[in-house]
Amino acid sequence: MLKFYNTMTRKKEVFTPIEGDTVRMYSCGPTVYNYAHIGNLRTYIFMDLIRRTLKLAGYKIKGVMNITDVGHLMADSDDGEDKMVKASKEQKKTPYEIAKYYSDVFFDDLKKLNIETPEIISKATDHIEEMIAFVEELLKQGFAYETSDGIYFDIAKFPAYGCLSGKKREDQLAGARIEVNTEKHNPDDFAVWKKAEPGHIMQWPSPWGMGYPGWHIECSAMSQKYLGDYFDIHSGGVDHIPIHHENEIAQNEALTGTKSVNFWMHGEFMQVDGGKMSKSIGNVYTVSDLEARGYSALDFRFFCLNAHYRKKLNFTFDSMDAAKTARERLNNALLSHKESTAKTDPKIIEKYIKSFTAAIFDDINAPKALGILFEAIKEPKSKDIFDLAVYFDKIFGLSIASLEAVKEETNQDIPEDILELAQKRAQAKKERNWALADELRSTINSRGFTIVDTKEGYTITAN
RNA sequence: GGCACCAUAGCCAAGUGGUAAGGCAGAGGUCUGCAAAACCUUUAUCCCCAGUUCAAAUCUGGGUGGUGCCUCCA
Repeated sequence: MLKFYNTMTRKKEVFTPIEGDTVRMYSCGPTVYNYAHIGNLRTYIFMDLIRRTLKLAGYKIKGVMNITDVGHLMADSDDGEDKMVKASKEQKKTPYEIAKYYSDVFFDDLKKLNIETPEIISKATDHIEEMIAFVEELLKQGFAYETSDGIYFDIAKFPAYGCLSGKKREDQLAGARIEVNTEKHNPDDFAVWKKAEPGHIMQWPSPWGMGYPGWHIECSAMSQKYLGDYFDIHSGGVDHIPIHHENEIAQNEALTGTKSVNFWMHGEFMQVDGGKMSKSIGNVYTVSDLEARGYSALDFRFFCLNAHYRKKLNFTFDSMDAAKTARERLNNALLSHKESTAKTDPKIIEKYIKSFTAAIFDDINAPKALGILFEAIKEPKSKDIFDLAVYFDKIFGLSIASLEAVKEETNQDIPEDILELAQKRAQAKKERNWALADELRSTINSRGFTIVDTKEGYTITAN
């Protein structure tokens, strides 16, 4: 029995698709104006875990992820600069070039992290027409109104506003900030369409003149187009609960008059050194930053699997080290299982599968599942255990099936003189001249190579 | 000021009523000339107080502390 935590009800609920065995799922994707950082990536790993869990449960998935390449405002009150436009000015490229570049890098990151790409990737700029149609419909039904600078959603017309975050509008008024836009009916009314100010780079013709879409309308229009008025799962980061998803609900449900999403699922934030990550502190890391420090993308994925998706995860390089070491040992153990010809009692395998499945189906308890894997690899060496791990990897996505024994170093790419030193050391060892042997080893070490003795002899690797 | 989440060993982190998974680090040991690797053993009574219960880390109430959000943010 598959259970997911539903942000809307704040409870774990049994999950079954609304229709047949296909799950329709929408995941908030990136705004491609910069590199994705590890916090963003955690959320996409979370999305991937949902997808893998659904597949393990035997469902098919129709997943949609948006690529926001326009209309994402920077400052408050729906004013201010568009992120794409800002990046474009700074980097002296067109917004489309910016979007192309960063989305390429983004998909590259996903690939490295073994995150499956959703079935449908929808770019905001390809759906301007749908958004305009959506706005027109909102106007027509009286849920939106026009002002001098755009079209706004009137939250007074949607009494359920705030149901996802549990925020009451009255409470918000206490420390109410200064409202710049006096044309708005309610302080929290948000733009669904903005009229382009002179010189705005990205703009499209609309019934209200040249302009560009509000951010929230994008997800509403695209999810509705591909998944219909009512679909199974909507995922995203917790930061989207209070504004973005609240607004999506308002837009969609105002028009349809019915519930739009069955399960709202949100991934918690990643913190760095116990606090928020921010550019000003300089603790925002990307996949390439991690790689430059000697961690692979999969080390990071492993790191994320070690915490539940609804818990904050504190990123530190110490814990990355722990993850890296743990994964290395895990892989070593799995390799020796792979090479074994022994068998394991099917009952034991069955037992592991059972507890693994129970953990995953219980709101994707990946840390617990990982613990089960670590238990399993302690079993006597057997190919069955390796196959079990490969099965588990349907969820973990740690490329276990493709694990290969590290090719026995054939001492290639090792300079001739280093090989000679190693040869001399072997001789010294033979003569039980330990002092000389150790000295030679440290010499080799200082040249940037590591020599490790094995049963058969030794191996040299470049550091 | 409002809302939310959280508080488990040196660190990361499962566990939501029956007497504390797993990982990293540490300690001891086996193996090895020594190293490295590997393997074995070992390391907590769950922030505080009160309550419910035969029984609580796990439920309730009250504290204290942390984090996030309330402006864009995964």
